[in-house]
Amino acid sequence: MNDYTNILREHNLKATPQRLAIANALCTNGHMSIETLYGIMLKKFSSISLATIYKNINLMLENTFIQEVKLPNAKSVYELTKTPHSHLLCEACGNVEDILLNLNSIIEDALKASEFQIEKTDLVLSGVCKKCRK
Amino acid sequence: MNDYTNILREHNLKATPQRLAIANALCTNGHMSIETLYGIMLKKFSSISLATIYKNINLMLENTFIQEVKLPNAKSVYELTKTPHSHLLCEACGNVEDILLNLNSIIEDALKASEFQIEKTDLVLSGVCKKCRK
DNA sequence: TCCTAAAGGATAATTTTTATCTATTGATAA
DNA sequence: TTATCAATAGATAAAAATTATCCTTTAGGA
Ligand SMILES: [Mn+2]
Ligand SMILES: [Mn+2]
Ligand SMILES: [Zn+2]
Ligand SMILES: [Zn+2]
Repeated sequence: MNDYTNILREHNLKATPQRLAIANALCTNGHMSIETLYGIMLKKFSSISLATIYKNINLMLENTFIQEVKLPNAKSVYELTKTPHSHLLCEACGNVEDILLNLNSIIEDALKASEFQIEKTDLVLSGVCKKCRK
Repeated sequence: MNDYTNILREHNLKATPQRLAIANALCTNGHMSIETLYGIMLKKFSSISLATIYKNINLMLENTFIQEVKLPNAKSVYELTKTPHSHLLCEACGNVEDILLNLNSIIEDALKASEFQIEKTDLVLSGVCKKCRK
């Protein structure tokens, strides 16, 4: 189990036990909704307030310690900030996976077509995962 | 101003005045949040209920008459269903534009890397539009 | 024109998220 | 170590967003 004390501090976040637990939960579970994160946190902190979850999620987002992933037909999930990547969503089981795709050519195309100065991409590919296909 | 009576019926939706107005609002404004749609609808139907907006948006989504577009750091917007396309979001002015991009090669890459059966893509490119750059 | 399921409006209820308040605590420096 | 204090946690209220309920009206077909 990783120690997120310093990483939290680097993001100007005090390393409280609750925050360390959030970081670890995200680390081991990958992508989590507020709801499921709260459920997991309750196991460790039986009297943790849902407000604490929200306050921390929002602060962690502001300080880019975590990222929000908006999914079609599902609640948002949150993850530790890593190198930019895309997502695969299984419409059958709801599982979310990371996938590293090179979007440079797409961004080039968009640049030419739009005159936008593009700074960020959010891509979710929805479908059916291998397990659910069988 | 387009007549959406038949298109609504093709989607198993009764062509009520409220629904026709929603369709026209989406047609002329492109992408709208619940909030702004409600504001526009109030001009035509001074006593329309917000519940009517929600009920219709949800039904129209179920019957694929409209689509939801989830945006980073912003409320969802809704649009009439058109041929699949991607979106540009200006982080400065909040404007949302359609953009047609060929994602085939990306989907191919994802297929190889993931063994997912991909059926849908949701791509939002965020940046600064031409107008806001000046 | 009549009939009826579906839809609209009013409003309550529920769900989700944020704000407020006080006690506690993590981080810093003496 | 210990003292200090801004930041945080938890409890709870409040606000915002969404859905449910109930009754009246209406679109669309017979
Ligand atoms: Mn991810
Ligand atoms: Mn669009
Ligand atoms: Zn699956
Ligand atoms: Zn702009």
